[in-house]
Amino acid sequence: MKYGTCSLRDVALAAGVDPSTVSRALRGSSRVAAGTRERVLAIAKSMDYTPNVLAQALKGQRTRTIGILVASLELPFFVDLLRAQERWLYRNGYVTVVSVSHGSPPREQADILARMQSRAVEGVCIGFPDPNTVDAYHAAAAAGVPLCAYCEKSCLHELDSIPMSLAVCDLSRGVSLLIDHLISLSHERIAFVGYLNMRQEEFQQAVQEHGLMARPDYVLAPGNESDGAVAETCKRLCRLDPAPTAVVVQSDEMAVRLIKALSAAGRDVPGDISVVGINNNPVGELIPTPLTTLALPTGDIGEWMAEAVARDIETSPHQPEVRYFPTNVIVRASTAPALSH
Amino acid sequence: MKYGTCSLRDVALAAGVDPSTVSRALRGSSRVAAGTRERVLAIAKSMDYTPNVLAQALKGQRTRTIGILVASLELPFFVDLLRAQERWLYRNGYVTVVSVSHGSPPREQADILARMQSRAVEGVCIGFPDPNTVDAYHAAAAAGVPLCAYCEKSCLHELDSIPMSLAVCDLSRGVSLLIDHLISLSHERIAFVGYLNMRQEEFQQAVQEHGLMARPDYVLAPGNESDGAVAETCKRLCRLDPAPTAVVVQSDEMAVRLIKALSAAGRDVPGDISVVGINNNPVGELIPTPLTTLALPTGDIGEWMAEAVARDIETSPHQPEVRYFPTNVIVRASTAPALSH
DNA sequence: ACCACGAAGCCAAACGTTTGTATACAAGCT
DNA sequence: AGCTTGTATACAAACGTTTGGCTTCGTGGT
Repeated sequence: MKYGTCSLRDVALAAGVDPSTVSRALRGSSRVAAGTRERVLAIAKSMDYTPNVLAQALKGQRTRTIGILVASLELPFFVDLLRAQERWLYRNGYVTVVSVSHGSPPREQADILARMQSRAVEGVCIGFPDPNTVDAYHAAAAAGVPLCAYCEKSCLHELDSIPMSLAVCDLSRGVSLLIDHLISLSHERIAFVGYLNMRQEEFQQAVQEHGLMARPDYVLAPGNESDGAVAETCKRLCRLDPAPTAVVVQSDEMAVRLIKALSAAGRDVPGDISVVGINNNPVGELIPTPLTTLALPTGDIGEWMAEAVARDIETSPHQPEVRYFPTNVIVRASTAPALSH
Repeated sequence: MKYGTCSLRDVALAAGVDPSTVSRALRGSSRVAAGTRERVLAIAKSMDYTPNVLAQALKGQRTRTIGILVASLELPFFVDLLRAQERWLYRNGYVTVVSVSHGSPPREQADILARMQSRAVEGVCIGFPDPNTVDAYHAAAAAGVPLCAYCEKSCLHELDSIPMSLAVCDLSRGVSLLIDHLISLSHERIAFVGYLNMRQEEFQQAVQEHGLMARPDYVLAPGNESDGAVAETCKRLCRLDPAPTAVVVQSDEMAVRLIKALSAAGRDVPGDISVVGINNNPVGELIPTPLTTLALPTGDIGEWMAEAVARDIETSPHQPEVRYFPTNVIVRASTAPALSH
């Protein structure tokens, strides 16, 4: 099983020089005469010699391989992140190793990192770090592999001990922007639908910052993302008194399901109630009443993460950076002024 | 820049034996005494020794690394394929190298394959082979790297000269199934909306097989997938006389846009006209009138492709296989019996 | 004529493995 | 005792690179 087409020695033989001379000629060392270099290069090209990256890596050279560890491929967010990262890496001459951690136990995440390290990745982008895996992150960082993770501001404290670069989005601030938008439409009674504790807290905080009353009964948690659970939550939402005039939903997909359930219950969106989502999932644009949502600059984030890792590789000892990314509200048709009562 | 935590020699030193003995102990050779093996294994574990895959590869061992080359990450189809492949590969101890070819020129595709080969991938799954890159495929195959591609039956002839395994879907047959479904609802005037020549031809063929009249004016091609282009096409569709009672759309996303445009034009789906899509994009389930569509067994395909490559790696000389995968119609709310006139 | 010096290129070691061959030693046979 | 046989291990070469050290040679200065 031969991998490279031909080796340094083959070229050397053909050119009548020593392999080391070929090596130096290829990397442009000054220790080889101009004439020889030309000749060697020509021969190497004609034999289409490709350096064996494995052997180079074994000698401690760069592998130009970096790993991407992403939590899931179900959510467009991660796919977008992956796409942006892969693109940047490819354009900059890297090869990308990908692994999906799913919701796998820490053991598995550590295993993934180990596998990557044994392939000599030079750095790793982590889609959504798992607080249970900090040991593995520490180990990788200690071994000199630069890391860069994306995380939300509310999770930041779990990671600050690890020397890795971070791309962070302040989702509290994002939710706050959504509420700004709703308030500018004179909404005052704003509910929240979602089952991730984290986002519920962000909502409560943002509501209070805006001087609105925080009503516990305005926070509704469906058991999961399924149509059934959302329909049930919709019922509870409709029974609230006084009725909310707007609702923030934890994800676009759930928001779309909620709109469907609301329509089925005879409520008009945005006539009777405004709905906003989070994450700018493409689905929000395709439905009959396009969804107002909070967009994260996913492409920028992915690109920056790849770049940050690459930069860390060059500069050793590496200097982790932290960068905040803004979110912005995309106003579409699912929000309208509150009814004057 | 040290990659592995510690080397075979470090373990050997600690155990007071030769590196070769450690190597044999680890791979379970019978040439090392049971007692020694135990001791060595214990020491190796305590030092958490990880074999250097690069060095192993250099000695011609397996790298357990395989490449995935996918045409795009915008389409859920490819993402699903990638997810299924990565999962299978991870579970079977492989590491996955991913590259997205986008709509890049052949040169770039060849470059991707070369980069992968220089990293000693043992095989490559190709998401959607590009007929312009056959040379690169040939080269890879000749170098002993097993290949496995997905392709539609209508493209098969462009690839049959290349020794690679193939997962193929017969989309003509799929469209035929969609038409079966529509006919069972007494539709007779069926139109097609799409701009990929390939799918237009498949539609025409399927229509004729069913003994329906092939009307050239029933095949409408929007310039692209945008809302504008689809809206324009919708207008043309509405002007047709006699009016079609059903329409097959080349993709789910376009079908969703078309339904939106039809509603805006006052046509009820499925009351006035039935609409079917192709590919079972999740968006089809989320809209108010869930979309009837043609599903490809993407998960099975991805898994089989990964497995096929892995199998080819074990058996040399490798025996490419071709496997057909069935498509099936998922009936949802966007299709209903034709109006009796 | 001699020395110093730089240029050009060869040699050999090293990276971490795997594996064929050689060695050491014990036990069993005649 | 001398031979074979077998077992357990050490030694060394090889995979394809890179790189420091070394040799060879020509040139110019003194």
